[in-house]
Amino acid sequence: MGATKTEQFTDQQNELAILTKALGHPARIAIIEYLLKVDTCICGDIVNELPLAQPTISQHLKELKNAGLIKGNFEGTSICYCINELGFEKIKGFFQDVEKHLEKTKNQCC
Amino acid sequence: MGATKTEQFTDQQNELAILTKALGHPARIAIIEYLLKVDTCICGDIVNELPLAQPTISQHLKELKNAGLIKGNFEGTSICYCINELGFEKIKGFFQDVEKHLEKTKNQCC
DNA sequence: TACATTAATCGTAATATTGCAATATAAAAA
DNA sequence: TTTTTATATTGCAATATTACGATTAATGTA
Repeated sequence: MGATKTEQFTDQQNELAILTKALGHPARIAIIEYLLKVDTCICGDIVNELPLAQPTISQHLKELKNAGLIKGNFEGTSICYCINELGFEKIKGFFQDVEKHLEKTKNQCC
Repeated sequence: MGATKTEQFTDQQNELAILTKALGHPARIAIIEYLLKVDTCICGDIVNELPLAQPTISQHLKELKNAGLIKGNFEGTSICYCINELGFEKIKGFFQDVEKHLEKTKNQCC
């Protein structure tokens, strides 16, 4: 044991979990926030911006990329990262559902 | 090493990461979806609904509760769980920010 | 009181994540 | 070609997470 029982859940549930899990680390939140702030796409500046070593940042970027939350483009020597709207769209869908349900059933217990 | 360097990030970043991390597991997504579906609050039914043992469910519920995404109330013998809107409000705020930024700066790279 | 029911906790094995030094790779600059 | 710059990969130690059997705690019922 110790591994998530992925096969027991729906694809939709697993996909959503992958997206939210990727956001479940302050460094990765910080990366997303930074990418949003610097309108123009950024590359290794993230390493200067965050209090983590370069390999650690690289790893976090990889996870965000794998989850589909950011995209990376080769731009000469460096790589240009930016938000991948697709990933955020998917999460948004879930939260809209939550919103809808909550409006209908105004917290009937607790 | 192996522990997240929480102290290096802002409270807001850490709080958000705690919330998204709590959603970063298919079982916990499934629990939230179930709580949304059965308008009325539910207790041990979750154990029957999900393909995981009772202690495992109990653990997941605890994490969701600690993160502030669900609430639990004693209701006689059993405990009545339901969505905690507060947690979802906080996440919503973040995604609205993302939305806003993306509208302004229509994916200029990648 | 004794017994059932419901859910939390403990202990532990298996596995995953986090972080970084060292190293590798790849492209531009000298 | 050599050097520099930018980023990825490897390997590993420290720590966290996931899952569950066994047990416990607490309340309701016979």
